[in-house]
Amino acid sequence: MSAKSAKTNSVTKVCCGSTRDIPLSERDAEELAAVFAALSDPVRLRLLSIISSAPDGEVCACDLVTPIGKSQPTVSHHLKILFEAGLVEREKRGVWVWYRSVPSGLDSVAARLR
Amino acid sequence: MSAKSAKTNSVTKVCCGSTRDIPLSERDAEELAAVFAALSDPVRLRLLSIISSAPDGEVCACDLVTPIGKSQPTVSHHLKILFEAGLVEREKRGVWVWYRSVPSGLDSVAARLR
DNA sequence: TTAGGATATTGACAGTTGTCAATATCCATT
DNA sequence: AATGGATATTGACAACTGTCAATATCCTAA
Repeated sequence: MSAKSAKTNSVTKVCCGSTRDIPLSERDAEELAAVFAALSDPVRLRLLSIISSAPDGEVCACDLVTPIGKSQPTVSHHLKILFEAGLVEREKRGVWVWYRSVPSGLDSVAARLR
Repeated sequence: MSAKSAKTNSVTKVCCGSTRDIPLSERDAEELAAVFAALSDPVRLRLLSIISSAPDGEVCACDLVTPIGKSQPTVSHHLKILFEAGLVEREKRGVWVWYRSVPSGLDSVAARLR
């Protein structure tokens, strides 16, 4: 450890010793990473794209299984992950479950990407 | 399958049978998912935050190991993943390797979030 | 109340991922 | 050329993840 000003947080360009606080805290990093993890699967991204582009703003879960081409439990599993990440919300109406995207979910992520 | 207009892509709200093209192609979904996967680890997010906020726009790899609190091979591994995802670029100068963030990398991701 | 269908959960399994110790590679200085 | 330090790679292991079959739960209609 060297090359650190005693007064400020400025550093001089000498390897290796410049230390400074990490802008992103460990807790914030874990929260952000969790959202990105929810977005890191192609099936989930395609589900999100279907839900986000729905003309009525919502899609019935029953209309997601066939186009995605995965089993019903698998689709249900992915929808749960999107839901728990705050990226979609769901409403049960009778037998069916309708999914809507949560714009603020993606917005807050996009904002944190600067 | 039912309730699909013969002429356009519009659908009527009847379960379960509305089919429409998935906006996000399988290939695009896989590409996007790969970038999100690179962002889905707290250590990598913190590395990115350090690199992105560097006053000189670049950070020596030697200054990343200690603050992150992981072993040198682990940090090297994470930097490689960020590099291969197009999120950082690197330049070897002598013994040291300097990392810079690639703004267009994050920008393109943020853009695709709408 | 019973039957049937839509959705969620469980259990199992293969593939992936984060981590570190050990080792290899690369470069400047001596 | 030899040494020492910075970075990358390898190998191993535990933990996590995506997938499906089987099953459970929940709701409506008859």
